[in-house]
This record gives sequence, structure tokens and C-alpha cells, in this order.
Amino acid sequence: MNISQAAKLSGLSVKTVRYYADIKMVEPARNIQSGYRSYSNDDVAKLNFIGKARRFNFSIEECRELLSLYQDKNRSSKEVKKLTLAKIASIDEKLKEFHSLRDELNHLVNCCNGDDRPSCPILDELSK
Amino acid sequence: MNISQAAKLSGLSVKTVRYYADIKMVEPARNIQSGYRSYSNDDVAKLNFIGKARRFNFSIEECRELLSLYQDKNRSSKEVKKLTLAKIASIDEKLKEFHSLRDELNHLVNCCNGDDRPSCPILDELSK
DNA sequence: ATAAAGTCTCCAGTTACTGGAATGTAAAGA
DNA sequence: TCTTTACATTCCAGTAACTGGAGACTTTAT
Repeated sequence: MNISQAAKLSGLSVKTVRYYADIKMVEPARNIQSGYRSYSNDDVAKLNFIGKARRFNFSIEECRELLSLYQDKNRSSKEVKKLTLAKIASIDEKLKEFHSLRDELNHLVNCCNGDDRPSCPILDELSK
Repeated sequence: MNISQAAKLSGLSVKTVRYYADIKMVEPARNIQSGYRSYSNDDVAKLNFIGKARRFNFSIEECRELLSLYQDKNRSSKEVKKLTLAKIASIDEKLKEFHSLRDELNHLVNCCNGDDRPSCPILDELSK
């Protein structure tokens, strides 16, 4: 199938699918006459896999690792679990950051009148 | 003072401070002889302000807005509050995303043996 | 006088795409 | 068959917010 079909089936944009070909992550066959990329069902499965992993916040490089594990029928699940645990840890980090960020901002907003006067505890805090 | 002193006082890197000068966010005076950037205490205060706002996850463009409000003695606190509330909302969005991401990954990890066998529910899920 | 430290500008790279231009190919309608 | 339209190709540039490094100049310390 052509690229737009593969894109539709995998839920990715054509641009993104072409990009994944450029970076040699999913390299489809080529139609000799037209030069068009020709995607197999297997290619689409890989695109799907990558799409999901990206939505799970894995980086492109991590996706590459996962993909090669995915394609290696003799892999151990240990490696995959390790990658995933690391990913969870980094998400937890981000969660903590964003939580405290949110709380601080919330506090400032509650202190701010939000009227037409210039006095503003948010800016006061930022300038300290 | 020279750039490294300003960087130290504001807790930013020299590169970052120079970058903020390049994008015309904090433009210091210049020493005529040497061409070196020459930072005033006021410049450092602005750098500090920006550093904090960045840590509060405001984008550079938002920092610009906040900075001009900060420097406008006739601003109303309403505008600042509005910006901040929008920022909180976007942080909440991110928090939600990361939470569900974390929960899904956690679930997958709990289902995975993590041993030397190839069977792996994480990859199974990714390939669905 | 020389060496080391600090500064300058400019260019490239990062991440993961996205947009657009110029061009070529395929499919559908008149 | 010709033409329009849709889809495809490559290549270049831009995004956000810096960071790293090269090569050259200035200042400071020895």
C-alpha cells in the first residue's frame, strides 16, 4: 500500500511516516516504476507499535530499542521491563515537578486580587 | 559587571544569559573598549525574574509578557492572574496525561515476569 | 612577556517532527 | 487522449530553548 494508506491505518501523519522512513526506523519497499514507498502489513504493524510507544512517552531511541526487542523472538522480558521501569521513574519525576509547580502557582493565584490595581503578589514573587 | 558575574547572581549559565541578550529579552550595555556585555543590577533582577518564570514553566514568549507587565507600573493584576490561571490549566492537562500514562505502564510492568523468557505483556500490548 | 581565564561572534546540533516549494506519477473524468 | 486532480517524491527551513565548540580577541595573573 502507499504511504497515505499506511498513515491512515497506523494513525500517524504522512509526514511522520515518511520521517520514520528517513531515520531508518520503518523502511518500506519501493515501487520501482514510481519510486513510491510501498508498505506491507508488517510495516504498518511496526508503525502502530511505534505510535503506541511514543504515546507512552518513549523517545525515538527507546522506540528503536523496544522495536528490536519486539522483533527479536529470543529476547528476555527482563530488558523490556527494565526500560519500562526507567520510563515510569522518569514520569514520576516529571509528575513531582509539575505537582509542586502547580501548587505554588495556585497559591500565588489565590493571593492575587486579579483586579485593575497594579499590586500583584505573582509578580512580587517572581521578582524576589 | 561582566556576563559571568551576572550569570552567577541569576543562577543561569553564561550561554543562557547571552542567549537572552541575543533574543532581546535582557539587553545589557556594552563596554566600548572591549565590547564585553556590561550588566546592571537591574539587568540581573530581570534575569532572576525570567529564571523563576521559566522554572514555573512559562515559555519565553510568556516570560516576555510577564516581564513587560512587571516593568509596567500601571498594569492591572488581572492580566497577570489570567496568564497564570491559563498556565495552571495547561499544567493540569499535563498532569492528567502523565498520570494515566504512569498507571498504564505500571499495570504493564506488574503483568510482566521480567525473566529470561521471551514472553512479555508489555510488548504484547504495544503491538496490539 | 607569557600564560590562563574570560569574552566575543558565528555555526551546528539537539528532539521529533511540521510546513512548504518544486517536481513527478497515478487515477479519474470529458 | 488530454486534462485535471490527487497523491507522491525530495529538499530546505523552521519550531523551542538552549548547548557545545571553533577561532579570535581582551583582561588578568604570574
